[in-house]
Amino acid sequence: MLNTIYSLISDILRDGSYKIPEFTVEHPKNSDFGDISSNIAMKLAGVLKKNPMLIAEDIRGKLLNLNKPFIDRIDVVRPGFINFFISDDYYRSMVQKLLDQGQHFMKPEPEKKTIQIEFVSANPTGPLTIGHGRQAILGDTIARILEWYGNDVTREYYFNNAGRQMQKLGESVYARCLELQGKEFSIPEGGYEGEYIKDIAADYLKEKNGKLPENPADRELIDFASDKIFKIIRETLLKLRVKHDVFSNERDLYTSGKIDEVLTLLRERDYIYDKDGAIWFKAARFGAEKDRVFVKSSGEPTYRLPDIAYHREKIKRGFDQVIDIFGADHHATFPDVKAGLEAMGYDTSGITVLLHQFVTLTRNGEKVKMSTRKANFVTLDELTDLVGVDVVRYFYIMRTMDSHLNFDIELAQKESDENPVFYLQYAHARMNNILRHSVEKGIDSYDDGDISLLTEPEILDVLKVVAEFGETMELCRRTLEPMHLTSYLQKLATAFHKFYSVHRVVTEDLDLSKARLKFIHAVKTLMAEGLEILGIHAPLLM
RNA sequence: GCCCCGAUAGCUCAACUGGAUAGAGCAACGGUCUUCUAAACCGUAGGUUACAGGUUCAAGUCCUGUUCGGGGUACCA
Repeated sequence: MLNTIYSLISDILRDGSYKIPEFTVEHPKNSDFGDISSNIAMKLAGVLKKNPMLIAEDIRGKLLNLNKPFIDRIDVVRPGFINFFISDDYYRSMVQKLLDQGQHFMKPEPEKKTIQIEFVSANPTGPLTIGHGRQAILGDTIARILEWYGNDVTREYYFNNAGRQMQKLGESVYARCLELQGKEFSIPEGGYEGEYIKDIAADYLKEKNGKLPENPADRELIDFASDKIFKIIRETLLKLRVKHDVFSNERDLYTSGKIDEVLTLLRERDYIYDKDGAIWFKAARFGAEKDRVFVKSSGEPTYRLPDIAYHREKIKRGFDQVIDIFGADHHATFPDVKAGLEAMGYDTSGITVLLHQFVTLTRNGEKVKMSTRKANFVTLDELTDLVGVDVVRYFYIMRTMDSHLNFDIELAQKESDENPVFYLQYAHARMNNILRHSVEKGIDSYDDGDISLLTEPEILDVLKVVAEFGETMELCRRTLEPMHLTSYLQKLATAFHKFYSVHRVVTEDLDLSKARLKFIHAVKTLMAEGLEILGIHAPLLM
């Protein structure tokens, strides 16, 4: 409806010889100002050098001449707002539309783009933390929103299995093996101290009959450990209904020569030079404060080089859009990747980087520092077992990614009875229960329910929220912020619960009952669809 | 030093590209079940939007500066 009004206004103004300024069409907070409001007259006042009230009146007259049935009334209010009152019939028509279109309610034509979204991408050095959880759920939910729009989405996980962190992992397991064998051992500086390392060590010894390799950073030992950990990571994600389609890793970039290709290309274009035994990239030419090392004097590449090679592959794979989800600690790395790609002549405009702020974990009101290395963390898996998948999924996306997420373990547990996610699910279960009850009362069908009987303000309030579904999804699509959908569903549930407390659906009045059953069925369909997009169960019974 | 995020009710957070009287949930207090589910509903209370300027018809939102918190600024990832 916002789009419709916007087009109506634009069409009217197109006759003018002036340039139409940017203007808004939105739902005013105060319902006295109508269902929809526009500031076009005030924007135009500056351009036309005319009184905004006069401009507004002029536009109002032209709009009324169009005789649109869904517009009941148009008000002009100082200092120049044009306020639209939408007809109840339009809102009532949402019921049939929802029943006809079901999951495709208000869905535009499929976008049919290929989109790759990379998220989680934690290295296999330990179980996923609560911090990783935010990215897992954020990424998967964004993917679901993009899929709703008819896109072909590839969920991808990129991990580093070639660097120093992996060596530390091998050495840590090695040390634990020695410990298990009763030999002298020491955890390496910066090694991993979690319990899971001991489990892996035990498994390894069992498989190898107690035989240890010469080298603590033995490739086979590292692979053994990372495979084990990766299995745990994947199980954690699957439990959360997050399934990646593609797993890419850093080592493949080396073995396939992609790393060298990047170096060669950059050298050909003179963006690379040698200094102090290291290989440098002329990042300063792209606005960085100083040049970056790509290959250390030890011969090891820094993380930037494989990151660039990986993103080059992404571009070459031909996606229409590439989305990266990173934690706030990575904000400085992408400019280098971008610079590297542009130095090779690639267009980076198809890459969208989403940065989310950190998750702060509190326990007993105190902050807990999370470190995989120190293993003083609550794992994502433990959290999921503690509060349930639906609660975890919901909690992670109920804030914008720009804001820090405060996860209080005790609260998440304690609140599980008064949780916002249950509020939504309860609404769905209640609606289902009404439908079930009607069957028990002998009402087999309500297809012939007369929608014009839906006149109560509480019903219209629900339908007004229903009518905003399309623009809510558009907002999610544009901002890639699933939070807008959670707050929308809260609004929908609130309107429904309010209706429920005031009116009965199944009564002695059969005609009225049928009309309201139709309404309930429609709203239930929408609630189920919304929850489905969030990957949260819509229970029939609670 | 420089760069990126944030600061809104006691707490956790909203407020779509600047819009009209800044909203929810929790916590507090007071009401509502003979009914299709009280995991709900209604009401009360709670604010100088960190601070100081500026831009304009209009600023929580944009600009400048300051304070505080988080992250970055590595030949760590």
